[in-house]
Amino acid sequence: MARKPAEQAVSREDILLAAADVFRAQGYHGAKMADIASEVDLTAGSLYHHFPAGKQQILREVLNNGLDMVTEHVRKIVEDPDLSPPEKLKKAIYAHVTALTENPSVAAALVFETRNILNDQEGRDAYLKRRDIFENLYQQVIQDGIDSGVFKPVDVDIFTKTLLGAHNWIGVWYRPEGRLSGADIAATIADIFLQALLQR
Amino acid sequence: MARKPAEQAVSREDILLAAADVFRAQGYHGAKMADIASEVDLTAGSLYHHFPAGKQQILREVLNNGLDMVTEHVRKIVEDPDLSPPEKLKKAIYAHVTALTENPSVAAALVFETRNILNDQEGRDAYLKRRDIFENLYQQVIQDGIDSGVFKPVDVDIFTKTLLGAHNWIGVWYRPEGRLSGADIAATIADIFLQALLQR
DNA sequence: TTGTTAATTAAACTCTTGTTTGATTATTAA
DNA sequence: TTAATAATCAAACAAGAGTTTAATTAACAA
Repeated sequence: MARKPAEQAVSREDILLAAADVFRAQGYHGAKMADIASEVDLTAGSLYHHFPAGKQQILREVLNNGLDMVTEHVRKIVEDPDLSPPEKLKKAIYAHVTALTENPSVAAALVFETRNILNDQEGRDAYLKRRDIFENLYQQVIQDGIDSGVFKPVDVDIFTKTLLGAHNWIGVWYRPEGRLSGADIAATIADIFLQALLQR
Repeated sequence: MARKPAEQAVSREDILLAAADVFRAQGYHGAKMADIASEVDLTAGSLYHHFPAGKQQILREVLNNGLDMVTEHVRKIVEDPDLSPPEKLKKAIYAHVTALTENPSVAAALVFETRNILNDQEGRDAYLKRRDIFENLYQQVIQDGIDSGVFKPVDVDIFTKTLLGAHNWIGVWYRPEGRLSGADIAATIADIFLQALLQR
């Protein structure tokens, strides 16, 4: 048999979701095209109809879409003119952490598979640019807080990387079926980093 | 030609060091046996004399040795009966962070290559056991501090994972030739997490 | 010296897996 | 109805890379 009825047709989005799952379970190199395909009831060759550039392209889109998704959540908070730096930081952490816990496969890919896009000439620059933009959102909030005197002075670079490390690591250990909700985790993390920044 | 003079002979330790470097640069799957071998002026086949079980065994030993190294640094502090919980935490962070910044390839491997040992029946359990023991060192210090009233109550599990996330992420972004020393990073991180724990 | 063992090499072996290709079937617009 | 296009499959292709093997040489003890 060949082509499926229209309603059952597999979309690019379906494939990317499946790919993220397989990447989480087996890693990019451990994930065979056939594994990804079978998750959506296709064969390996069929994937090339949707992604002519093959496995690399699938990885690129998983990571770029994932990072864009997280970025939009955080940006919405950070660019709200009615919030103070401490409010922004707290809400941004909440938005960021819950975005990760609600998309655990994407969260894992953002940690473990980033390496595999760095040797890919096509994808590398676009991805790194996205990542800088994202990191800058946090740096800006922290710098603003320091400048306005609500936050005590810290090394913004180290502080931001420490915060992002804590967040990204969620992608390594978080299990949806576990004891902890995204909100629990966000609350604890927000508390830690706000305590550290607020003057006493 | 074949065997080298005794003084120039390549040791297992040399190979593991080289392997960690290659893993950092290219990842476990991107690292060819020939790449590792050429770093120590051998050919791929020669590695099987030192590591009969091949590439998997090399990964296992890189990760186990690396984790043992870091564990010993931290354990020395944590098991010192003369230190209070806040002193222990501060010194443990310092020891841990500097161990990572002084061994950047190992630090990177501990983040990125752990995945690749989890599907390895031989290595998996031994490694996970080590990791639990290590994580427990930090949990114990924090729990002790809470029990004795110097630390305010927090979710020890989330707190520890947040701290370890911050630390492990160093293996992703730290560059030895960069602006920051291990001591700088340790000082900032210790400050963040102690502020968060100390009662006001 | 000389036999034994350790260390190494080159080259062949295999297997896996991403990719390509040509045919086949469903869909849809004219 | 029918031509054109989209989606899919099965099977072949290609190439890389981990591993094995047999031979070779250095070291060292007796």
